[in-house]
Amino acid sequence: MLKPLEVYQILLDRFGPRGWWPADTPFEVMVGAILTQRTAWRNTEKAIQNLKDLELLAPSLAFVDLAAIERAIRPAGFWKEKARRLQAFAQYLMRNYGGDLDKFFARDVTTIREELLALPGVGNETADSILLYAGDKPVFVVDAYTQRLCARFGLTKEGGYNGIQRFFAANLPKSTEIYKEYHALIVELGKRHCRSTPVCGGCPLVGECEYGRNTERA
DNA sequence: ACCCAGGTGGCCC
DNA sequence: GGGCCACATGGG
Repeated sequence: MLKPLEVYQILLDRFGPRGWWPADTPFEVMVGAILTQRTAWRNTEKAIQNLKDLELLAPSLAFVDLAAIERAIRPAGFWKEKARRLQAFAQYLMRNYGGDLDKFFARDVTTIREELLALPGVGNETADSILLYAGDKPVFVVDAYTQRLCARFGLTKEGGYNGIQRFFAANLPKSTEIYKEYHALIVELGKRHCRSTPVCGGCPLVGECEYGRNTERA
């Protein structure tokens, strides 16, 4: 049976460090986390660049005309929803922390997570991405690729977001560096080999487990 | 003309 | 807990 740390080593050897999350500031990570929801990163990049060009990539986004945000982020899709989410987030940061992210992150991880989840459009993955990549907190991020990986290779019987997160946390050193790299590596694997079909040609994990052997052909 | 992308929330059973 | 739907752009 493949173990989390073994999978990590295989992926790291194969793909090398990914250097996630690509962003200049923690606030950019937060905005990117919302913009990239169910959206190709390429499109998220365009939206972020538009915000940068308009000098809108700061908590002061709270005071900007909503229509201007909508226009800027259009390439990222779901622009009406996401513009509202971004502004609500910025308003929250301004109102409660004066837009000071150090203050926002200088508290108990559980507390921050609850506050993030209370915001519109911030679910488990977005909250955890923000905690890990913007706040540098040791929180393992689970995405669709991670769940697919677990299902395909029978890593764990635990199910759902929280179950899978618990599984990785319990079987990995509590290291933000490993968490950051691992999530990025899983996405890289998913992009290359594990889309909608159960066949993973050239997958570095095939042959390491029963599932891989059984589905290698066809 | 399909399919999918670094999800979330609402509603239903 | 699960299944279905809306949200929308851009690339393969």
